[in-house]
Amino acid sequence: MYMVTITDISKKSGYSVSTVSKALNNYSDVSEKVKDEIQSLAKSMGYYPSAVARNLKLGNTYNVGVLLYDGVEEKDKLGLTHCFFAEVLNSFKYQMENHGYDLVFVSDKIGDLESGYLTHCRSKRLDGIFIICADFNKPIVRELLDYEKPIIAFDYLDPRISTVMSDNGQAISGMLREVISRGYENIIFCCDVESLIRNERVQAATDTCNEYGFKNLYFENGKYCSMEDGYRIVKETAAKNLKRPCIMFTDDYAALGGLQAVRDLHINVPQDLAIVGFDGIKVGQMLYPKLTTVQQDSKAIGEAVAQKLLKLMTDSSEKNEKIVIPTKLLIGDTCY
Amino acid sequence: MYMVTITDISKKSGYSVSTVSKALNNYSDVSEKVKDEIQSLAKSMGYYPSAVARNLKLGNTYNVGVLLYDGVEEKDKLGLTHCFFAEVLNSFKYQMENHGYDLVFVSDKIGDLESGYLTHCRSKRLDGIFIICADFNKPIVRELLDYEKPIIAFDYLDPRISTVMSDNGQAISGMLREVISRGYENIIFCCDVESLIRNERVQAATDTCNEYGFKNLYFENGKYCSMEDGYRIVKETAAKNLKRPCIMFTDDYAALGGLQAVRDLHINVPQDLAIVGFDGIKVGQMLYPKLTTVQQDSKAIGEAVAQKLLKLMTDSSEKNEKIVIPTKLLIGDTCY
DNA sequence: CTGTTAGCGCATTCAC
DNA sequence: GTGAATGCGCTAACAG
Repeated sequence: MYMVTITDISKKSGYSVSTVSKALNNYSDVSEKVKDEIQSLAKSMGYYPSAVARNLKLGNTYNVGVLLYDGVEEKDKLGLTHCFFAEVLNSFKYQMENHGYDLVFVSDKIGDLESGYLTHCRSKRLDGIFIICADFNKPIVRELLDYEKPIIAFDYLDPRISTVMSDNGQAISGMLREVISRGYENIIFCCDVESLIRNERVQAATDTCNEYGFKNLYFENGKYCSMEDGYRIVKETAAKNLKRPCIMFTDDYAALGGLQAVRDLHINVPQDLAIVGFDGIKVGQMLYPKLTTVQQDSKAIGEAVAQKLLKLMTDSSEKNEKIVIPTKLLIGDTCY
Repeated sequence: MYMVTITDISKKSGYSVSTVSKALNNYSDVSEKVKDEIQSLAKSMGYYPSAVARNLKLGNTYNVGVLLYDGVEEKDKLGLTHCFFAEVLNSFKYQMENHGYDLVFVSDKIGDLESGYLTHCRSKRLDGIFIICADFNKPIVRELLDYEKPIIAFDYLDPRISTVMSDNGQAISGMLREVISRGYENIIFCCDVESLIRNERVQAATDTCNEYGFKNLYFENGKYCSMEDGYRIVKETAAKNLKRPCIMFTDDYAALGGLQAVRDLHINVPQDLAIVGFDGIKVGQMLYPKLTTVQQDSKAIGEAVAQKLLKLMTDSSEKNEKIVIPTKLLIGDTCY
């Protein structure tokens, strides 16, 4: 399991280590002849430059960290196993790899013992970080924002970092307009309890209703991505016997939970009760009835994050900013 | 963005670099007093050990590679955005991080130019590799198996590596027994065209049918995870007007595609045609009708992979082996 | 118990 | 054009 180094090549070729290094890196001040000789020798010896050594010398690792809420409990649908985040990550991964960066999951452990995300990133000298989803109520997550290198987050704002998010205001008000104009008379808007973007969404909903003079807007609280809460809210709402009700969830998983309640109650969607989701995950469009929802553009989000992070990492004069990505309404069978 | 080093601590404390190193690593041959002094100084100065430098010295990076089929096309459901693989990865990630290892995605690019997975792993000096899903028909994937350090794959066998897989034989024959005993008279078994485990599954199906003296077993070819092929096969099968037919797919996505065809054809499941999947992804259990399928234990698979890989990385006498994980039948609404 | 020395693999001055 | 020397930050022999 021995790895050949430039020293080996130096010995075998007779040239000095520095000449070998230059030849391998295609420096102009080494003759073509020697360059060819050394390069083919390196190849034949099975030489692979050590990224580790190179990084130590040059200061950057070409590794970027990815932070995902890492729930392992069955009930946690967030993180890797959430289709939407997986799509964003996939898009981001593709872009970063095309620019020579590797993705590393940021963990809060180092060598068997707890240490925190920040310490971990510093130790591993990550060149930048993408926070896809995390619980910012936890100190361990918030302290990470002090990292000396570029950070970009999805759906979270902080002066120290850059942000990419969907145009939540436009999305909510667009969908709400749609719902109101189709004659639904009671709208229940479910918001995730502890999210930063909650306010943005609530505001958009309120504003849009005011604009239309629509009075019957109610708010419900539910945990983000909780099928259980979706189920509960549909059951509770159905029991109230409202006239032409429509429940708007802020994520598709909750909406799917709601659809289960609908089946259990044997009521008709959207006649007796309409349901709207948020995210546009593939599953929602595969099942029957097809979910009416707001589609976030996971591909564009991943690309925007990659592009901005690359700029931040390579150009220190680049400023942090908030980037907003447009959304699309998907009118399915659960509300039309 | 300056990072404090042990040299800085050495200067400020007056102790030598090596004493500082020892104190920081809790060596026994340094006095408690000095240890405390240096450790608290390090903390106050904001010192974080450089994993890069440490790795250069010690030879291992505590980074393990993860290879996933990296499709970015919309039609690619494999890789990260495939629920099942995401679950396996999540379980694996949790275990590895608890043992101080970080997960890195293995890409085929290095510094902006193509280079191949093997070169990449060698350059980055990854301590081990987990191949979750990959196209082994590609030379670039097969050459990776020559890597000098431990490799473990899901669902792929090779003498150079270790393997974790579900008990496909048991799963297929178990499900087939179930289907036959429930009185289905014509069974269409769909196999993925180019998978190594195809043979194992076909063999199990054939054997089980022979055992029961069941004659009407037909084989169909479809691409793995192709909803389109699932759709097509259901349409074609329905047109044949077989008596009490049951289609067994080897993955849930194909089965979901089949269910769409069923809806479009307005036929009844499972009365007119029964459908069975494979994988047990959450989606299949969320929608209506609930998919009858074989559940692969993603959590156990991730754990088994982690455990074995850890052994291989830490104990050079550890041998490669094939580890088989039991499966579970989920009897849903699409075949009972 | 502490310090000196050397070296992991590489890139980059600066001489020649 | 080429090579000798230095250092990135750290650990581990070995001496004292």
